Amino acid sequence: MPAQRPRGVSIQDVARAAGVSRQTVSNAINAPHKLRADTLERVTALIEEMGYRPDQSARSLRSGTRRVIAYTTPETDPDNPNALMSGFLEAMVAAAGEAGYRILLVRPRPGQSKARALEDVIAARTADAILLSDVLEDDPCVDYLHETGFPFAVFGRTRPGMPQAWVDVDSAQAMIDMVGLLTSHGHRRVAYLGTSAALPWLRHREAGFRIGMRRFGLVGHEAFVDGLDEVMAVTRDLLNRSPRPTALVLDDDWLAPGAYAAAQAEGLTVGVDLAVTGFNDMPYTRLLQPALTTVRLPLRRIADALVSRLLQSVEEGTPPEAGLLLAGDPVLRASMTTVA
Amino acid sequence: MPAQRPRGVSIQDVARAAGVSRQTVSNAINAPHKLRADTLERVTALIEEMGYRPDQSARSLRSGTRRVIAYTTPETDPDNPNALMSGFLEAMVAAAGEAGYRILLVRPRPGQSKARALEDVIAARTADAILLSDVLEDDPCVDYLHETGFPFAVFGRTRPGMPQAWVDVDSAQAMIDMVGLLTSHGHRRVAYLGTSAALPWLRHREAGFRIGMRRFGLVGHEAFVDGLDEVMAVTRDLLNRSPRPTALVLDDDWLAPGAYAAAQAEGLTVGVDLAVTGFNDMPYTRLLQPALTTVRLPLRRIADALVSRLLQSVEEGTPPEAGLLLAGDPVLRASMTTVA
DNA sequence: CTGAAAGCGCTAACAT
DNA sequence: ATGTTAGCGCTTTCAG
Repeated sequence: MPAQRPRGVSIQDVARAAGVSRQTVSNAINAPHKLRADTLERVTALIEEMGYRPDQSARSLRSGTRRVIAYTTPETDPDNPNALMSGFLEAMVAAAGEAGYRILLVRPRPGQSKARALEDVIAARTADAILLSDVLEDDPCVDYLHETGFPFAVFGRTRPGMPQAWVDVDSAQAMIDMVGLLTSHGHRRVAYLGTSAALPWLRHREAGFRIGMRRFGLVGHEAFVDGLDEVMAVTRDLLNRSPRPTALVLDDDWLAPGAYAAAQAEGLTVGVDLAVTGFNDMPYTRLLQPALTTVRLPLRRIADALVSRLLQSVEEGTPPEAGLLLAGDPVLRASMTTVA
Repeated sequence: MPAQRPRGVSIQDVARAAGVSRQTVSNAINAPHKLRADTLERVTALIEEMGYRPDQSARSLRSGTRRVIAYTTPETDPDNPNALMSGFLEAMVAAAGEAGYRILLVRPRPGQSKARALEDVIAARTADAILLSDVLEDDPCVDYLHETGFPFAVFGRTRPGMPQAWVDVDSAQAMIDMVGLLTSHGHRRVAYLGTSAALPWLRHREAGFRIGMRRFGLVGHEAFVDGLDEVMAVTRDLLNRSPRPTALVLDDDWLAPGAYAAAQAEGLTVGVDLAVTGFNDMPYTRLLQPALTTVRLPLRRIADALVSRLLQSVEEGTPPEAGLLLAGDPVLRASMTTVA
């Protein structure tokens, strides 16, 4: 039996102390312009002095708004932990916080589907809006949220026919830009090392690479790995194809340490004989020797856009009409080389 | 003016449909044993069918319990992002979820102190308990929470005189074990590369290293870096002291890429001529070539212990009497070497 | 085992 | 500009 925590100071207490009605105290907080300056000052001082804060539950019950965004954290694959999550969450907490919202982490109970967990959140009125990330093309959560009409937004993309309440990185364009960057450093023979998982963002990167190669008239091969164990062998093979590449484009920073080792095994020095580029700008890319040239995701701008879309849905009831594609920034570091 | 979201099905609706009182529906959810089997079944089926979930705000208002743990996310230093956070949070979300609680991320507003943010959480009754991490010796938040008597727990340690509501890794013992592991692999000359920041957990690791060295009768030097730029130079210097070390112990995985490069610059091959060990088992340590031997933190056990302490405080009103030190697990990987 | 009554703390709507 | 009234949806208390 949970011991009932002693309740603190209520709006009634403040009202009595100030000699006004409860409503006036409420107004001092929610609609200060409705009070005379002197009353406002007196009440505000008392609120501060007594440490009064409106009870969140009572307020939510009455007003129907919770000031909470639920985020269904993707299950972390222990073999490829989404280190990105910490940066994205960080940005979301900051962006939501500035708008007066907090992030509630929601995880489906064991055996429960993600959609079912969302149903709980909606039915129990736990949050005002829902944030999704790492969604696949046909994610049932998106369909479900679409049906209910509950405010939501997605970091990623949703397919046509679904609400376009999404924000994503223009991965293809970022890859094109990366190929352009290599071109401007004199590279002509560029290899691509990708991950074979069928994730949409990986396919966007691959498509961007191909477009870039064609546009800039470069030549090269592509190879894909299924697990990190394969990285060494596949990379070495790739480096030995002809024409021998002067640059190696990775579809994810995770491949970098293995690629570096493979280059070394081939007698190449990254940053001197071979350029290597990554994607994501994971924290550790700056630590690698040489530091990795990669694509930084504009996490804070993504978070701001997501929050603004979420709040638009909540406050105006109308979901955004189109998705938003934000540019990734190539970050030039020592793993880049210049070819004469 | 936030559009008021249409309210869903209430307990009243279910009660009417089932031909029972609201109380009976409430009992079906909160105290099923109080109902006759057939009534329970009928009501439960209706609850499921109508998609009824108790309104969280109403329930919280009435019962005084929120089923939420507030976690004040430490500000992430962009120069040394706490990649650990994602793993810890992951564990906390899972552990809390199994106990029926969710994690609410609370960040102080700009210009607001952390203690003040906690005051808001407590006064507004936003959460049942508060979780802190990355606390320093004299963190004012701990003093504040101590004063208020609000249930809280700390990942880290609090000083004597404060409630011992903490769980931490026994960093010193883990370092002793690591030195033991090196000893059992034949190492006698071991160097230590640490970070000079005055963080308690770093000092515990350092102390453990010294104890281990003395206990196992090893010899070696220590050196400290202030920023990641210094890693290369300081490590090279350390590797050149006499007696020349056969193993290098790092106080954090972050130092590993730089240390590897320094070793290579000295003509040493990690995993062959030189053993290197880290601390934390960050995700990328498995990717390094060779994979890093390091100390894995028992994040899930830490999270379980924190949740159980938190809930004890909430439900029984009595904070834990002593802190809990959990062993870290040395993880043997290819960066270890055997000395004849 | 089930039902009726009361009220948690707050704010919207209306009255003054 | 301030006060009054009513009720959000639920669970606790007490009666049957």
